[in-house]
Formats: sequence, C-alpha cells, structure tokens
Amino acid sequence: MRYDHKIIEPKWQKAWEEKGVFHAENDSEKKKFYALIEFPYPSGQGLHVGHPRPYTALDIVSRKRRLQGYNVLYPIGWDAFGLPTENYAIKNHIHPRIVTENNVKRFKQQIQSLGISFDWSREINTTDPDYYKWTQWIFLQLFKKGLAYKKEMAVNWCTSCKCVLANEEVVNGVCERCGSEVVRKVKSQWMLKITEYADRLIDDLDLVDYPERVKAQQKNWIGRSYGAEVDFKTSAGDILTVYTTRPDTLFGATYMVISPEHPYIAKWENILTNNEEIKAYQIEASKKSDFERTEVAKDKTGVKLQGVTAINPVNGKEIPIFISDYVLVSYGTGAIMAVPAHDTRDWEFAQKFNLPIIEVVKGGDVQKEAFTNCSTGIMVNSDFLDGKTVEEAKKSIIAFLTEKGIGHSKVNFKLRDWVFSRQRYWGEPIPIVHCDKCGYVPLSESDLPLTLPDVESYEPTENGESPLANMTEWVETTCPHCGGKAHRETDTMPQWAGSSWYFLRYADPHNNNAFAGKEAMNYWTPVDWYNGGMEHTTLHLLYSRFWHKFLYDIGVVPTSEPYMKRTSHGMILGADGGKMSKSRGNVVNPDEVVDEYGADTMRLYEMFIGDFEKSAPWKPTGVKGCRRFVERYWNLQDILTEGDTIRSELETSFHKTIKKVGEDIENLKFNTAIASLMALINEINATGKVTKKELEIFTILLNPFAPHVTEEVWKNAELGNGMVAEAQWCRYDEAKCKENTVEIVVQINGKVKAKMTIPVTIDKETVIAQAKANEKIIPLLDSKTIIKEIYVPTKLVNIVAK
RNA sequence: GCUGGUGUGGCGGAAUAGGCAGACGCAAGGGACUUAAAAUCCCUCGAUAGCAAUAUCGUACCGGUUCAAGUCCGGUCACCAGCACCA
Repeated sequence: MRYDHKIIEPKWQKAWEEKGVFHAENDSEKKKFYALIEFPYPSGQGLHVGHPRPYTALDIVSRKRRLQGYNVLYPIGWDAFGLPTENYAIKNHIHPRIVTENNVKRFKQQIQSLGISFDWSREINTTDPDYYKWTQWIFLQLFKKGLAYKKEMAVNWCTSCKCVLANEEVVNGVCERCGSEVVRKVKSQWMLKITEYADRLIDDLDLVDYPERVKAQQKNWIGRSYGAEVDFKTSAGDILTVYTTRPDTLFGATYMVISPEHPYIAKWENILTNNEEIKAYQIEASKKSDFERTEVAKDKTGVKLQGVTAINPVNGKEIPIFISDYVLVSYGTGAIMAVPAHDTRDWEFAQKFNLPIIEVVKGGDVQKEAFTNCSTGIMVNSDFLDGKTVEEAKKSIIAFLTEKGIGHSKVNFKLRDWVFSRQRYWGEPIPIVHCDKCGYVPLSESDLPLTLPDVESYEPTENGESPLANMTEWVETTCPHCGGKAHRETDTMPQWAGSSWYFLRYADPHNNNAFAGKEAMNYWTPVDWYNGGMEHTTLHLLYSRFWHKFLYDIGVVPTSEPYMKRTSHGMILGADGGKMSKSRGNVVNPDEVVDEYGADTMRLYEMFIGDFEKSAPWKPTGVKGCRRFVERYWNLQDILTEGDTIRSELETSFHKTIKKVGEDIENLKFNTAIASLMALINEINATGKVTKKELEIFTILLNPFAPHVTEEVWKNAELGNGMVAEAQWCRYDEAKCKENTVEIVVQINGKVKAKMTIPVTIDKETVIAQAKANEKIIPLLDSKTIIKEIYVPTKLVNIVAK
C-alpha cells in the first residue's frame, strides 16, 4: 500500500465536514473547552507558512480535548475591515467588499486544506452588517456611560494613510502599518476612556495565566507610578501644581519646569518680560514631531520665564521657572519640580543652565552625576527628613503636605485614552449624529446596524476628512432626539473595534437579539486558551480586555476577564533567517508544501521546527524528515500482527510516551512530543513487527498532530470508522513508566568511569558494594582513600576518593 | 537608560527538582541494494591526541557554591523583543 496524501487528505476533510464532527454543541452536559486563535486578516497575499503555526498548535490541543471527552469550541472568522483591503480597492477600482470576499475565499480554501478542526458553522466576519451591528451597539453603550467622547486634541497623523492613529499604533515614530512618518495634528476625535480601567487592567493580570513577558509588557505600557502632587506658590499669584514620584527630594528642588504647551504661559503674558523668546521656543517645540523630540533627547533646551518665580513650599526659597520640551503636557500636570541632584534629566538641564544642585540623599557624588538610587540613600539637607531612608521620607513628607493642604499622594499612568476614529472608508460607521441643537446624539439601538453606504471613491481626502464626508445624501439626516437637521459622523472605527469582542460572538454567532445569548456565554466563556502574537500585547489584547471589563460592568458578560490563559508563538522565518516577506523573496506558501508533502507532514514540521514560543527558520529539508516519519508510520501497516496487548519489551516505552506526549501538548512542547513519537516508532521498527494494540495506541497519540493519515490507518486496521467519535485519549500507568532494571553510571570524583545495570529496588549498600567491585573501578580505587560515597537512585554512584 | 527574554555540535534543537551534555530531526561522510539514479536500509558524525582501548577539553566570558553545575549564586559581554525626556 502506497501512502498517497492527495487521496487521503481531501477524503477525510470532506468526511469531517459532512458529518460535522467538529461542531460545538451549545446545549451539552459535557465539560467545555474553548480554544481561540487570533482570527486572520484576509490579506491579498494569502497565507504563508507562519499563519498555520498557532492554528495547528491549538488544533492539537483541541483534538486531544475531544479525545478526552470535552465539548470543544474551536472557531474561526475574519477580521476583515482595514487599510490594506481599502488601499487595494482604491488601486484596482474594486469595491472593498468584493476584495474582502475574494480574499476570504482564498484564505478559507487554504486553511481548510490543512485539516484544522475549526467549527466552520460559526464562521464570522467583522464586515458583515449582522456582526458590526453589535460592534456599533457596544460603542453606543460606551457612549451612554460617558466612556466615548469627542475631543479636539493633538493626535498622531499618518501622512501616508491620511488618517489618525492610536498611540499604540505608532511604532518608533512611524505608522505601525505602512511605516510612514507620523506627525502631530490637532483634530476633533472620538476617544475611548481606557484610562478609566488602567488600574484594573494591571491588577487583574493576577487573575489570569499569561506569560510573564506579556504581563510585563502590558504593565509597562499602562505605566502606573506612585507619587504626589505638590502645590507651589508663584509670584503671579497662581498655584503651580507638579507631579513627582520623589516627594522625598522636595528640599532639593532648585527650579521648576513647565511644558511649552502649559496654559499658564498665556495667562502670564502680561507679567512675563521675555514673551518673544518664549513664543519662539513654543513654536520651535510645536514643529518637532514626537520622533524628533525623542531623537534629540540628550540635548536639553529651554527658556527661563522672566518676571515670574515660584516658592519652594518646604524651605520658602524663591526658585526660577523654565519652559522646556523635556516636560510633556500630556503627563502628570505638565509641570515638574526639578531636583537636579537626583534626576538625570534635571541634572543635565541644571548643568546647561548653571543651576544649583543640592544633595538631599546621601550616597553619590551629585556634582559628577545625578544620584537616582533610592533604595540605599539617607536624607540630608532636608530639615525634618534628615536621617530618614527614602521610603520613610516619602511617607512623612506626604503626611506633611497633606496636613498643610499643599499636596497629596497621587497615582499616574502613562496610558492615554484610545483615539477611536479613523478618516477612512472601510470600517464600522460610528452610530452618532451631530445636531446643532442637541450636540452628539446616539442612534437608537433599533436603527442598528448603520450600514456603510456605497461610495464612488474611497480615496482618503487631503483635508483629513473621511471619504464618507462627500456623501451628502448619507451625511445629512435628522436628529433622533429633536427631529431637526443633523449630520452623521463620517469617521469610522479603527481596525481594532471588531476584534475587541469577537470571541463572544463565537459562543452564539447567529443570535439576532443580542451579541450573544446569556446561556451561551455562561457555558462557553471565558476562553480557556488563547494563543496569539506578541505584537498584539499592547493593541488587540489590551483593547479587548478593556471592552470586556466594560461589558462586565454593565452586566452583559459573566466574567471580568475574557481569556483565562494566553500563550504566544514565535515567528516562522525564511530559510535565510530573516522575516518572511515578499521583498526578501523568502516567503513559503503552505499550498506548495501541502501539495508536495501533504497537510499532515506540513503540520508535523510546523510543530517539530523548534520551541513553539521562539522563532525558527523554515528549512525545506526539515519538511522531508517529517514526511519520512509519516511514511514510517504508514508502513507499520505492513508489519501489523494480531495482538490485543503491548508486548512486554515495549510496555515501558509505550507508557512513558503516552505520558510524555500528553504532558508536552499541555506545555506547548510539541517538538519534544513529536520527538518522543519518533523515538518510539524507531523502537517498534527495531522489533520488526507491531501488534494491533500497539498500532492503535500510536495512532491515537499521533492523531492530533497528523489527523488524516491516522484516520486512514484507523480504518484500514479495522479499529473503527472515525476517530473523532470513537477514539479515546490513552491513559498510562505511572508504575509501568519505570523499568525494572536501570543502567546507572559509576563516577569517581564526579567523572564517569563505568556503567552498570541494576534492579531499581536495590538498596544503597548493595549498589555501592557492586560499584566498588566493578572491574573498571577496582584499579582506579587502588591506593586511594574513600572519603564519601553517594548514591542517587536510578541515576548514579559517585565515589569521592583521594 | 528601563522591562522581559536568549546564548548548547555544521544546522533546527533536547536535557523533571543540581546527577551520563548533545535526545529527535536535518545536513555531511562511508557502505548495502541497483546497469545507474532516486527511494530505502545499515554504519560514522562536538574538539584535540591516539591504530586502538582510552585520555584531556567542551553548554557566550570571568569567578563562586557543591561529591557533582548547561542548570544555582555574583559579575561581564553579545544578541532579540517591547518601552523610552512618563518627572
């Protein structure tokens, strides 16, 4: 019998789909398991071999769970709104809907050829009005709770996409998608108050099982810091409030800095005597993009405010105020107290402007550099704080400030609110109208979905308005509140909207009355295991946790966290070790691999390639090795003999392998699971035959990895007709995982000198006596004194001798 | 600079809880089968010395703990990812 994947694989894929064996049941008594992968963006390029890595990984887990008797939900859909599709549509004059349809068709066909056990009956698409109706519905709830608001502000503007970006979408000063320059632009934008959830987004990470690197990155991004706000009196009469994480160093504050955008500058115009100089600096600062502002980070610039000074509240000293762009208007109060002795930036600034540096924490040489270590220092030059540790000083100064009413403790975050509107066509319309009388008015829920109108041209406009703005007929409408004239919001939602809640829809994808039914969510959520890329840690993953918490707060989802467990896969690189990309010419198309070697081989190689969490280069010769393994397995059929037991000489190996494969799948160690199966088949082949029982067990263990060939062998060997319904995951006997005898090493002074086979039950004295009697050991111990004898059961004997 | 991670043969990578470093696979070399090639099967495969048995060295680098260190501790270097004037 020849192994022909081209016949076997389509045959089983068809059989699975016809029988619906992977359909999850909503009314089930069984235990549930919800596995989730990040649903793909159907791009024009189709899949490359990187895509199937996470799909295959969770497919293995899902298939194993089914064999263990779980009711498994492993769904798929399309995150289909977004710029690449829109740009393609513009270029080729095809409607984005058509482009999306075509791309989805191709993606679907590619994914189906891999034999992933997705429940296709629950397929969703974010661009489907029946779907985005609920995306809009959630937006309305956010609006009603005051968490969606419109604000005129400086935003990130991608010069190529002609569209605003969220902070999370700006990477190294350029657009995350297209790599073009990002500039600051003042625009009126819809914002979501993610900052309201900052604390919970950090604290609730304790409730979930995420990799440390993911938690750390989210915490970092949210950037919580503990400090104090302190009021400084100024000669202008106004109180200037600063935020500091080092209130303990207040006695060392020798000047203050406010950001160039600080509102007091305009307020003080009549008092200040160097307005021209100040204005010139403000203009200079506003011209710089964020990128430039960080590029010149080392060189401090600024202007002293002439005519206004401040008073240090603890020692009454008069200190100058500067403006400088190293102070950001968007963080804290936009103003700082500068303590050059204990802050690197303040130190640099003080050097340049020749300002006094007063040491208040002992431990460094503050004339040479700022001393910022606060774990060891002791307070000096600080009146009532002298002699205290930094931590003690923090507490007592905050108590002092609070008592005097000139300060209080304060928590700050780096996280900014989420800029939520996009000046593009291919996204969910924002269901809001603007009425001159009533302001921003939400559409009634019964008017949802607000569908995207067909437009002639999707081109982004030069003036920064959405292409929808030209659709007068659509834009002009009546106010749902007063019935008067009003116009629709023409910006659309960002790419991340539809993906912020999609996993909920899978629980109940055809529900017309809610985004998902309560019972369905109670049963299926939270997601048990979510695998996705690291690149989404501060984007999709953070956004969807935010939305979910909001939905929890308004009582429409049953859990406060959406995903119980998160794992992350490494990238598949090109054979040259670089990232796969068209321009490098190192892209491998899975279709070719499936065609030449079959989906089972492809899946095995995807998993065998290396540590799942690390990136690894794709090697065509490695694929061959996996194909050989599949054929070796197939050829077991030629040496099949009757027998409903495992032969005794293989018993230990089988039990060990069952244990190992099962555990490795749970721990993302697919590579070693496959390695142990390879080792077992080598051992079987060495005996020249295989019993039916042995083949059955091997087939079950291999099934999650290589589902097609195992189904075929299952049938050929007359084990049954379909594994999904019939097979059960194998159990192992812990006692049988251990050999009766074991080979141990004999060391002298930690170096291996001999090996011997002993029964596992042997006692220490006997082993050591045997070791000393070993013919290789006797001459080596000759004329030496034994100092110590160590026996590690089943491992080794070590004789320490001089 | 801060945070998280990584460093093991020619290559991808293994190595419970400190106990034989290099599992499994790839590549390479040799052999069998074949008219020949492919496929398959068998053998070798960290370095150095040796015909060999064997010996010495070897998990980025330096040092430490231990009978025993890839693994633990202290320090250094390199690389990857994220953040970065966040007071």
